[in-house]
Amino acid sequence: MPKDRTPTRIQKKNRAAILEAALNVFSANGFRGATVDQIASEAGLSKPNLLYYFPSKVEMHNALLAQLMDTWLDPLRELDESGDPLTEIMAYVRRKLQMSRDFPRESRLFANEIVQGAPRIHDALNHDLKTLVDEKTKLLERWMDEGKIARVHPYHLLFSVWSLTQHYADFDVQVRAILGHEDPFDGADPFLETLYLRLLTP
Amino acid sequence: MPKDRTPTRIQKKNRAAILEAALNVFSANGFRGATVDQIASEAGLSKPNLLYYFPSKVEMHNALLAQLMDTWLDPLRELDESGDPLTEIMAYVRRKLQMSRDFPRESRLFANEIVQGAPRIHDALNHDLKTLVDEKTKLLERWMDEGKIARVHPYHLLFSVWSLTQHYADFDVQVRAILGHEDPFDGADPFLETLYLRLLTP
DNA sequence: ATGTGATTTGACCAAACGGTCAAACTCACG
DNA sequence: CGTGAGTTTGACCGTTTGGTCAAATCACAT
Repeated sequence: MPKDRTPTRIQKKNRAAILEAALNVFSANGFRGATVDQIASEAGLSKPNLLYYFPSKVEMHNALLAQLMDTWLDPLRELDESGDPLTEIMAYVRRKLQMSRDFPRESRLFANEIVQGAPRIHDALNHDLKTLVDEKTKLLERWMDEGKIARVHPYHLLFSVWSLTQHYADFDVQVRAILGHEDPFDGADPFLETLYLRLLTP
Repeated sequence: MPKDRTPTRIQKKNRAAILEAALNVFSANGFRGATVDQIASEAGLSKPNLLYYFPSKVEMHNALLAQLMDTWLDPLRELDESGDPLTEIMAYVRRKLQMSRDFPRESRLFANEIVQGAPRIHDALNHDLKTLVDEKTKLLERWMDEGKIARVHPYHLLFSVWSLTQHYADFDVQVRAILGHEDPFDGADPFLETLYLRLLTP
């Protein structure tokens, strides 16, 4: 790779194509299950050409995870303390569900990583995630104190949102095996709406 | 391997040790991420010795999955139509949560498989699971018709139980990164109790 | 058009991997 | 204790995999 000057037109195009291909392959096979040849072929490049843009397989994976971590926490970041508590939480749930629908590969990339003990993002979990979660649970507790929403364990409330929404991306095959041709999200949306309304209405 | 006569003392011991080791390694690294050497060393056997008991890596994996599928569906099988609806469902949730606590490796083995598209258990999902689920959702719908529990989408109700409970096994690292030293299940149990009570009380 | 840096690739390598095999060892039982 | 079946292993093999490298090709500013 050339020096770190501003990327050329070709660099931009190829880097994007590689990350797109890598996301496909990593999310479908996990890190160890993915091969560089597979990514190269999916990106329409030769293997040495791939490694010209990313020095190693790990670097591609890291690039994806780093990029993901940010966007993954966005829905929670947007939880607004000045809004109506119940509305805010319902909107958060809807955003997370939307992410499972729009970015299932990203969700599975993340799931693969966590299920296997998060060897590569342990630090991000213990710092970035932990910090954000602690900030937002404080807000949730304040809302509970003020009687705006029902009192439940705030950490577990967040866990429930994550698991209920990501399930539709991560366990997609299973969900579809049960539902047949019915669109999972058609049913998920009103179900989660009902669930959180009943759980959190004071 | 000798003929399929009744297994000897040594065969029983080693087969068990191998499956135990394989469960450790497969659940922590996925199928492709696991190596035969790793399983052998964890089982305290040489690699050729391993392959004396199981003809291939795939066979070990299959043996684990087959054994798992059965026990995995047990909690749902026990849902009893003659019991009190709400009590039955709450007991089901508790059984599933207990499985996440007692058999987290099995849960992660399953999760690894599903996240990656369930290439090896597609059939079991579409038949065994689908059949059982359809039977039990009929029961749930009857309970809803009779006004014994609130009306929600029965499939999504089951999805919610699976995701909320298995999350504590599959996303263990993340959960513990947030909770610190607090035992996840101490909070999960009352949280899920509350959640399903509020969701399903008519 | 030409020179320079950016890009691409065929050929190649060492390590890791799943699996084999013949020979050696161990065990249970008459 | 002898024997045959059951068990264990060191050495080995072919393939796959991540990664390298020198040489060839391309893009573009002058």
